[in-house]
Amino acid sequence: MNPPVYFTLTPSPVGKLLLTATPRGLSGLWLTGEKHCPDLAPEWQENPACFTAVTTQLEEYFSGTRQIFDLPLDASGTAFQQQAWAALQQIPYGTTLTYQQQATAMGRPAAVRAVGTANGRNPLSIIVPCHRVIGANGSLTGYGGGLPAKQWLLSHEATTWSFRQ
Amino acid sequence: MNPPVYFTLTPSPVGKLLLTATPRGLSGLWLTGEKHCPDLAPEWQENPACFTAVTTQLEEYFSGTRQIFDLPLDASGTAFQQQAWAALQQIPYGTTLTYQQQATAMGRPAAVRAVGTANGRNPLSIIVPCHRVIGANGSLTGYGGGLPAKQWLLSHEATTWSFRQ
DNA sequence: GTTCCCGGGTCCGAAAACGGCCAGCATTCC
DNA sequence: GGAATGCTGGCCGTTTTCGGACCCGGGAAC
Repeated sequence: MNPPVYFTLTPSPVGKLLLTATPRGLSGLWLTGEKHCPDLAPEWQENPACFTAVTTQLEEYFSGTRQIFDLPLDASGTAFQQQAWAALQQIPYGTTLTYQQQATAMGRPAAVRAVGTANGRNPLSIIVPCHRVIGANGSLTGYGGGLPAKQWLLSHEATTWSFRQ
Repeated sequence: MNPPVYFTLTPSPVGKLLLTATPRGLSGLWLTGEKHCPDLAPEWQENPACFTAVTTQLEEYFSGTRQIFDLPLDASGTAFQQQAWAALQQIPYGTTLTYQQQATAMGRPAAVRAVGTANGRNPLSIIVPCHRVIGANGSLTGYGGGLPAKQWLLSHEATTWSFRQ
């Protein structure tokens, strides 16, 4: 009935990561301890081999040599959430947007709060860069993985940013 | 901004009735004292002249000479409520349905309880004949205007029923 | 057998609560 | 003054909670 779910755990500079995938693609990437990080489900199968491409690209990202991920994704969410997450993927490496700008870009300028909520439910941290959205006054406002991680990611991107991929 | 609301009060065999209307049509008909009968709002305008067609048809109904109402209606409610109230209007004079049958007729056989709730919120008593829906075991179950009124309406319809309008 | 009553199960829609917001305004401190 | 801080109200999709004009099954009474 339901497709199988594979998972693995892997370390990173911002803490341990939980990765999940279905046959269609990567379905989850959480910092363990993140607010919405799920518990391991008994039916999930540990299978690090599925994730070699992911972990490779993550290592490149963390070493500063990769700015764009190229992976099949399979995040599930409501129509509005999908729309919000799609908007996130348009934000270039090393740059930021305000929640308001994101809402406007989505054609829903009044749905600012709902955008914040949808970003918070993003199941693909880092790869879908919800950390690149900040408050209108420049403050970081919030991050499921904790504000220090958000800060770390933003300054990492700022210091490794360059015109060349 | 909001359209004007007119109202009047009129007696009937089942008790005093509160009628409200907008320029689009009749928007409410409650037995005063009915569970969801609203209080008179200060912005409403008393205007019996609006309601001559309504009161005429009601008199005909109560005297047994009218089985079908022909009036512009303007009841406001959720999509589900509209659907339920539309189903009610399909029930012929003098006949009854169970909540279960109504739910099935609406294509939502499992929403039996929700149908009961929606019927209870019917703002157009008598004209939208929620009194024609009874329990699966034949009991009257409930009625916002009180079970005696439901009983009265059903037996009135039973005794005056005929093939001819 | 049959009827009546009662409790529990379930299922829905509606309403209320909840955020990773933001602008406007008032208040405070320099 | 002027900038920083705090509160307030409105926004909007989602989640949670709530309550009910039900219904089925079982047990007791006859």
